[in-house]
Amino acid sequence: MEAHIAVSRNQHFPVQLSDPTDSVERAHRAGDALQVNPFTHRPYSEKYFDILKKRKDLPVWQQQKDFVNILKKSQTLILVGETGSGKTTQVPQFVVDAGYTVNGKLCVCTQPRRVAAMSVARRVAEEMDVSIGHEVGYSIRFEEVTGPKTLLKYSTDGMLLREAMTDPLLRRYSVIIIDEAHERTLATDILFGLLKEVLLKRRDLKVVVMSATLEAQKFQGYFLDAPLMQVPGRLHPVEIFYTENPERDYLEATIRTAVQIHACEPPGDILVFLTGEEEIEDACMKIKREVSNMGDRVGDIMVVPLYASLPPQQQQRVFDVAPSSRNTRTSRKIVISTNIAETSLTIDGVVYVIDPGFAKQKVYNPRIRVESLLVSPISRASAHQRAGRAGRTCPGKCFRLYTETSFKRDLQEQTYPEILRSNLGSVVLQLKKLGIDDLPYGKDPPAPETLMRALELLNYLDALDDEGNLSQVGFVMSEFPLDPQLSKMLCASPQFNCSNEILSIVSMLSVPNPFVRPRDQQFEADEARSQFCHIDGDHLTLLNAYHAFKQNGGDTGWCHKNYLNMRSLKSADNVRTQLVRLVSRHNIAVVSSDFTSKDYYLNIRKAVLSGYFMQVAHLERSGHYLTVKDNQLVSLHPSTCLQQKPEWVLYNEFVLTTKNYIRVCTEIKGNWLLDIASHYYDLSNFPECEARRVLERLCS
DNA sequence: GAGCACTGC
Repeated sequence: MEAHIAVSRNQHFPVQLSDPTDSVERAHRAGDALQVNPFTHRPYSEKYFDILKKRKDLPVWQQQKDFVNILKKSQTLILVGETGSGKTTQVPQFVVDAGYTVNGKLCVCTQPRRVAAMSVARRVAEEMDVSIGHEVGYSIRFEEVTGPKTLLKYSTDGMLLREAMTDPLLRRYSVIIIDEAHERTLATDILFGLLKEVLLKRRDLKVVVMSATLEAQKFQGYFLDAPLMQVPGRLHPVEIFYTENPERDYLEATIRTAVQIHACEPPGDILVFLTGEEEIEDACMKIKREVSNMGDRVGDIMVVPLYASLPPQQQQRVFDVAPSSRNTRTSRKIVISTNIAETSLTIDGVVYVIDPGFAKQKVYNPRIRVESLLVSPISRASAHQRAGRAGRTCPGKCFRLYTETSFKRDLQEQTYPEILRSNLGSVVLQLKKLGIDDLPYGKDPPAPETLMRALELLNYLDALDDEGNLSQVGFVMSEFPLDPQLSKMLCASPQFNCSNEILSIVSMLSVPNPFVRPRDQQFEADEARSQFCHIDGDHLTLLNAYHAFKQNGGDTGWCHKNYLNMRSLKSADNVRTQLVRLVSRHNIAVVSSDFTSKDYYLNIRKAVLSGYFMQVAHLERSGHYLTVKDNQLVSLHPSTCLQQKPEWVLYNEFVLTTKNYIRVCTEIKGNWLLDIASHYYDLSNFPECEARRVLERLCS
């Protein structure tokens, strides 16, 4: 097999053997051509051979020849390989070794997550004995680590989609590999639709779809019966246990099961899947309490919560090893995690998995235009993935807290792809930019109502004309990596003389909530936040917080003291830098009003309204807010800075939790609606309601 | 008067 590789490399890099520049090197090559790295022209390092030995043990290694032969004959190929098959690191190298990356064309392999793109690229650079950023690189938002010599690039799926907007035929690439296709991210699904078209126009392009599940067979039909290859995974067996009867309270059952495993099962760490922060913190506390009540009958435990909003140092704790017990019993680590441990984070040493069968999932209701998070049953594919987490280092056990009948009968085979659960405003805009009219959505087309909502939004924002064609402002809007409302607000902001401030607000709105509010320090956190409050609304509060952050030089201690999330603020700052670059490319002026002018804040609020005029609520005489046109009963979110209830508010977000809340609100005036969004507030096309009567009075 | 699954440009 090694010889095969060396031969194919030499074939594709004939220059190295025929044109040695140095006599010592020539002698070396003549003696042992296999030892020379065709990319660096240098002998392979010792490490290379160490790694090579391990690569040869990967299940996928055996199928290199088959893979290359099939790829030669077919324009597309589907490859199914479970965890541990080595497909992500090896297949792109097969492509390079087979000579597809000559004449300046690249092989790109997409990943749904930034961390994966980065770490896999580093690993592959090591395997190929080259430096990262040279022959092998990666490309993720805010970070382009590639160079003129790059042959192989790992990219986030979203990044490749962005690239398609400037190069719709993706001409830079000879081979495009879509990895983790089973995850069905929004970007991956759109890439599917796009690639299907590109394949027809570029007969020289090869597309490889890699997936962990056999759902891939469905991709096969989508890509004109592409051949399918299967690679075995490498996991230890995991024994599955179901409950006899359905559990009434899954949280209670989870805690009971964890304690039982700890008391009765052989050594090995436990991974528990729950749905969110509050539930996880609660379970951590209860498990600790129960185990400590058992005293010396059991060993010590280390209970570690894991969820995305946890500060990075605390996330790192899941990799700590449980300290040994004070008594002779086994000590154990118990990790209680959201779905983050299902896909993004792998914890070695887990032997037991507890799967209550739920996760928070995004759902979109196009009727009221609301995206929300709902605790819902997971799919069988997801249950399978969770169980697999128990078999990474040795044989394991998975305890499913539902019945086998329920598993077979009630759970769906796959999680609904994201494209069916999302607001598609931004997606439709991107596709219009790509010149695609009969929107290709892969094999799961979204609900017609979802599409209608997206087209309607873009039309009201003037991004699309009545025929659905991209307008001039729509073209510029599509260039920003933002929701259409935010792009519109940015494009319109120079007219209100405040693009500088809107850049900051838009950036703050596109990162996770910068205000931290720990459960045990709510009062202190609220006090800290009140320093930034602006009486006219939460958008201006965000602006104040951003300005304060900058004035304090982005200091960690300062953020901590003021209950601000440093990660969020840094990321907002990165977004802002990126937006400033894009804004200047499209000749949008960066301007500010005089800070002391009475119009300073007024202008900003009007600019925000120019993107968010469809998200306005009116205070009824009854004392309740109704959203305009949709007439949904909503309440100001308790986190708002608004001190009394203004008659008109614009909101950034509609959240459905214990109640319908509108979050991040700013006071506006009724007549602004008529001035700034007359087409939307056209009273001849307006449902009968109190808001309409108020607006009618303003008109006359 | 209260949460924020997870990604991504």
